[in-house]
Amino acid sequence: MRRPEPARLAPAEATAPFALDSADVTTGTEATKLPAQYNPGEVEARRYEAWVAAGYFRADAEAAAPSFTIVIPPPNVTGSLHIGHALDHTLIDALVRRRRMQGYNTLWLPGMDHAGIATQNVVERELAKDGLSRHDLGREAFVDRVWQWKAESGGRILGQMRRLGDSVDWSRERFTMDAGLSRAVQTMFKRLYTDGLIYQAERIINWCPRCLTALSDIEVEHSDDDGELVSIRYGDGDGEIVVATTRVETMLGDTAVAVHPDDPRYAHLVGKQIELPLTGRRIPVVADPHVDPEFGTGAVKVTPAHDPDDFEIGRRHDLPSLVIMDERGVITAGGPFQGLDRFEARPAVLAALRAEGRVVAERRPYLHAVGHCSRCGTTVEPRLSLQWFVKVEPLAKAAGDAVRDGRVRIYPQEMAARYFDWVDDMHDWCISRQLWWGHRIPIWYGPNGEVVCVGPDDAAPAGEGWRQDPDVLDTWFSSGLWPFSTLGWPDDTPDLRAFYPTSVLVTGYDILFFWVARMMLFGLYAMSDRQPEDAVPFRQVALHGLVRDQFGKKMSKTRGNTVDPLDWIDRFGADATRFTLARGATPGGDVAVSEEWVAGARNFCNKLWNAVRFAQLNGVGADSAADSAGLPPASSLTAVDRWILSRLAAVTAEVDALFDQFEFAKACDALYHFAWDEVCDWYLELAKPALAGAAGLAGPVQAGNGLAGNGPGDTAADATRRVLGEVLDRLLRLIHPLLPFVTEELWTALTGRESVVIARWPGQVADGAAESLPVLPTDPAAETEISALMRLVTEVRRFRSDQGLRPGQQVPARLTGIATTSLADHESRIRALLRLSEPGADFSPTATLHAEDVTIELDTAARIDVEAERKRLAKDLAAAEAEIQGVERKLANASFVERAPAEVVAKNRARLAAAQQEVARLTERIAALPGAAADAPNDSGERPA
RNA sequence: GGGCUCUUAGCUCAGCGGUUAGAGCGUCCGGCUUACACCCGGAAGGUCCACGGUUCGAACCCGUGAGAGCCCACCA
Repeated sequence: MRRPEPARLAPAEATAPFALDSADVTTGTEATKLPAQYNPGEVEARRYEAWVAAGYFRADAEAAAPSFTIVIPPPNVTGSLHIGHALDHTLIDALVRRRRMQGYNTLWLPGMDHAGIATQNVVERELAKDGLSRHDLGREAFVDRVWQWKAESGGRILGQMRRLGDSVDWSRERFTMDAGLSRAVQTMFKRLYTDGLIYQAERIINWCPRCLTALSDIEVEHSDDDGELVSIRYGDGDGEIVVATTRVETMLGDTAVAVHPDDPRYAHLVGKQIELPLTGRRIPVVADPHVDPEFGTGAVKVTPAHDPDDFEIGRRHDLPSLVIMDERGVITAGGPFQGLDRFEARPAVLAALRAEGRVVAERRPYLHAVGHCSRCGTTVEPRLSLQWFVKVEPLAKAAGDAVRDGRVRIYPQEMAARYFDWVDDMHDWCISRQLWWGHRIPIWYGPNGEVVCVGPDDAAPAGEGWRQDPDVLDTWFSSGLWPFSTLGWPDDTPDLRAFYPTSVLVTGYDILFFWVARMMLFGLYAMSDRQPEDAVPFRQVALHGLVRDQFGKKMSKTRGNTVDPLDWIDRFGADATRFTLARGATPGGDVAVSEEWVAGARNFCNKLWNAVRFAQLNGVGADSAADSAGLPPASSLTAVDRWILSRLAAVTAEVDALFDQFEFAKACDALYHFAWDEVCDWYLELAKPALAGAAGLAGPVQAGNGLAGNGPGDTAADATRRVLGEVLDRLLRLIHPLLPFVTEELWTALTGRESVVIARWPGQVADGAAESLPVLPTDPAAETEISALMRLVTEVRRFRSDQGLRPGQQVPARLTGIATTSLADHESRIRALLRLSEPGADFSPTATLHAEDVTIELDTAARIDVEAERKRLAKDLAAAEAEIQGVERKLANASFVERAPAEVVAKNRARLAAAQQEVARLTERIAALPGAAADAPNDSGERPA
């Protein structure tokens, strides 16, 4: 049922003397008419490509304006973006878009991470589908294959970023393995190597027998797994010691038993050799302070080649390291267990020991922490091997200090504690990986044992017998350089000068250690020639949480509750998807989302859409939507107009502050409620009478009804149109960072100007970067007046609803009260909001309304549900009486009056007075109800002075 | 084994020392009101995990206990 479009007034001759700023210059296109519903699919792609084409996202290294930089947490090229990326990108984009509008020279640098082990695993899985392994292809062909994968996956990711609306500078896109970054990696490696901060050593490292590579400590995930603790009797006639272990098979590699030096139980055995079961070998008993005499039997079997602790003990006592397993976890010790997998060997060895009567006790299940490969879940095997390490202590010290002394601030602050825990107690970082996909370690070995580190500008050693280290670097080595390698480091480029340090790092708390800490280590080291405050990789770190489902459960493929951001974008729009995520994003907090949330966000977009549509239908055009320099003087505005401008000013300031604190959820909430409740539900409704008068929709504005009063009807209407235009204009700018697409569509339609992307921000702006918009006037008096009006209307509606009256029906009541203004001033608005079509006894314009005391005087002749009314009044009365009791008790307390702040006491006094009035009023009304008996609660006579 | 966090309306969460503890979604009631039914109006729903303490005053601070989660960890 289409309704006839109301005739639209020609926009009042564009006489408006509004000061347009150059960035906002109109394109001359006339404001377009909008359909009744927002259709995101239709506008998003078109808008995005237009933005890119216009170059809005390009940063300028030579610009005079202060810069604002964010480097993207580079997504892994393992597939496509998940909802967590969408959250991250939404928050970054919101920050970046606001800064751009504030006049900063803004750079959001996009790119991707080669993600060494993760990507290699993915491609290996692909190959496995064809029954191939990487070894079938050979190193070179395999790496080619991964590049091919990277092209596909990367393309997918970039497409997703465009769909999300990410305002990245595409001209600066980087990849951790592109030529420039590889150069940075090599430079960094050589520098660290030369400084003695990279070294090679034979150590026990975490080894994944499936990925066949070393792992760093943080690539190992611990979980409490069921195992069994077996106590085994070592030795025989030569003396006995019982040891306990959860990894029985490792006893094949034992080369000692250790006890505490002060342990009297074993003192006589220290230095002796005892028999190691099953092997026919004899091993020494050594005394080592590391052994805890309280734990178990106080004796430990020592397997230097397969346990980091034991390795240390072995070093201290000069024990041999006996390797009994190969890289796949298969026993190589010889004997009956030769060729068994470690998990087959375990029961086999146990059975053999049992057969020999060596097993003293078995405890199962025995819960203990077991390390797993974070990429494939395989149980990690400690393994003795030659690897490269970064000596982190000196680097970590600097990284800790930068946060301690405030050069880098972490949000939320509580997360800093975790950061310190880690950075202050970090083991050396194993950086070599036995993989093919990644940055090859720039070390060459010569025929005579030479070891040469090759920098990016060095020629690799040539000649017979030279070969490069086959390993690659941990993927986090290159991502640790990301904030400066992407800007051209090691060269002193204009980009590096302009955009480093970056401003904010926005990422999930889950990679605080993996990534954030590494960037700190490397950034401070690489930039150590700068002033300390400018050496940091970023000034702020804003951590967000994980995206969870509507029950707060972690999303996982096995649980089947994952969300594909593209699916939501397709069905609800990018803006709705973004808003849903941002709305849940408290600093460091996880975000619970569900489809209903997204639908709600979609509805919000539609609400904005219709607000603008309404404005347009009411003659708000490009001439009305301008800077507030063009606003009529406050004296010629209605209280309603002054109220909404005042509220807008407050909300603008609030949103600014919230953005600065990374309080996205609160910013969204503030905008949502302001836009929906205050602008749409109240302001538009309150403005209707005036606008109707002007647009000829409902007859002329009646003279003398007090609408802003003075002058011919349309002056008031015109003023309201301008205010409405101004409010929507600014509101759209304010929401744009979060909802870039709808706001662009609406803002350009409303104002006829080029793009809101480059429009001025309505709040604070960068120092000297741009002129700000004129500050809106605040008006506390108008706010008080309108909130009284709102209360009045609400009260009547409530009454009507209680009474079961149809909204179209007249209120059988008389309205009184409101001190700040005459009720008559608002008659047309009250009539409109309450749908009082005809004047009559139901409305008495001469009465006054009291702000704190909105009164409905019942017309006793009307048919009302007396019982319902009595019930309601009784309930209100009870609440008011409870209030009085509480406050009176408080005020009766001498300590409170003396010790509480004066304003708190005053506030309570006011509350008491208000409540007492309320009680009196309610009592009267109850008494006045038809058929009121004498038993009406009677507290009157207690009126305050 | 250390460290951190959480427990508030049916669900997901705000609030973190002074209003009658809030929001979204859900629920109930009433409405095709010429921007929007992706809407409008109204309402119901909470011993703020328990117990103790500090305070004039506690959902908020401090203990203790019970549940849940996260991070770190070389205790065999």
